Amino acid sequence: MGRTPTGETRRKVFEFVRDRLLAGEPPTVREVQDAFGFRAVQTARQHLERLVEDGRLVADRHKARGYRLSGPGRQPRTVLVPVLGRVPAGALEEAVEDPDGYLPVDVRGAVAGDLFALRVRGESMTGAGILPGDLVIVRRQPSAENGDIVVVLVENDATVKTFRSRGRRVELRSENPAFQSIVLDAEAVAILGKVIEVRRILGAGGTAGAAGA
Amino acid sequence: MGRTPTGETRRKVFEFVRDRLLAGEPPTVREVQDAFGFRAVQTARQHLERLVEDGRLVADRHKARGYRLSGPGRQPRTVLVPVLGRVPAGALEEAVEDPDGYLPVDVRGAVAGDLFALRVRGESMTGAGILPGDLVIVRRQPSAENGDIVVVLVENDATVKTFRSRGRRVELRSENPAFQSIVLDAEAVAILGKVIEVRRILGAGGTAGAAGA
DNA sequence: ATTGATTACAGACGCATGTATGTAATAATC
DNA sequence: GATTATTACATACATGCGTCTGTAATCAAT
Repeated sequence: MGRTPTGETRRKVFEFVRDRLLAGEPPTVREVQDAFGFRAVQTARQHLERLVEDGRLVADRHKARGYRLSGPGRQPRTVLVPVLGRVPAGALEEAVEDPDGYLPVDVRGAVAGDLFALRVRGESMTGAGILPGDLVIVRRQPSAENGDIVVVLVENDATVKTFRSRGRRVELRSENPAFQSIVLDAEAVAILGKVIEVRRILGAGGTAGAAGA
Repeated sequence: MGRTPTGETRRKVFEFVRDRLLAGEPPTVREVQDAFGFRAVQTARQHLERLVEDGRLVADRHKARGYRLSGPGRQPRTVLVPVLGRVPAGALEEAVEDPDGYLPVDVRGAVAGDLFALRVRGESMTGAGILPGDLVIVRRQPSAENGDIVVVLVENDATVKTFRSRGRRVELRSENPAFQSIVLDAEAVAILGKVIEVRRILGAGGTAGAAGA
């Protein structure tokens, strides 16, 4: 019957939908209806449609829970990336099958299946702001460019180093004066991928890292 | 009519569902059906139900797209956290309304609405492995414990410091010998929250940071 | 060969959910 | 006060989607 001041309810509808979307739980039209006590579905729908017209939301037509954020600061495309415990001698595929947990990552154009995460052991990269226990998110690729921080297999163990090409050889540099760099034949270096992100969880009381048991 | 070797198809169904879940797009029963070319919905459903019985999936009964991962390494609860551009004089609420973008974060028990992210300016925390341009994820809270890395308002600007209580006063320490620490009256310190995570995006060619334009 | 478990198919039911049509009441504008 | 846009309601429809019942084909074990 009645009505609320102009634009007021619509703003609240947007905030409701936005919060639900940011929480990863897109609402149905009827959930919006219920949340605001509308007595008709159409009322909720009209607000949603207006928000689409105004460019504040985008609608995936005829799909359940099909409303998404749009415009600046829109939702990044998020995937869950497996945190690998160990990578024994290049058995990446098997390690992905049994992860320690998952990290939500904005894919940023990468192919989702090409991403994985590792926990850093040792202090060899502290100079680059990578501390022991940090998580590195890696995009699988067989080569690298100078200055890239890469994950390589050295003596059957995955290690994080800075990559630098030296003619026919490559230098795997530790970003810590106390550690030695390694120089190897280009063919002898097995690059697993490039580090595209570094994370450190400072959970209260050492809630160290990824989810899962 | 026919059938495939025992367990083979079920494994593939699990991998399909798992990949869809990790991509944040839980499939419907019929999408599973189509993906495998089953000519009956029930075939897909039987596989899904068996995966639930085996404890590999959990089902949110009678809900559309209701299958989730279970067991060790299950899906973390992910929310999108706003990246704040500036925080002028404690106007946190307004800053959240117009973010620079969003970061996917595992809430890990925190309240989703209490989280936000900031980009670090300056080198005052390099000793703690926090470099300029890094993103810090902050849980809003008005107090802190010794050793916590916090975000505080100092002279109308949000800054990252290490918190330490000194009787009636608090020390806001810079983790860099080149910077001075600040000592203030406890009442004069406006704590915005505690840093619970640090991130550094090493995007190829300086794709610096959060999504959105 | 018989039995039982597994895999696949066929068709249908019921609720959830996006959408459409039409109407009434209120606020804003002139 | 008359007009118009906005807000809200009532009802209905079509499709999406999880679920149910029943049947057939294939494989493994006895």
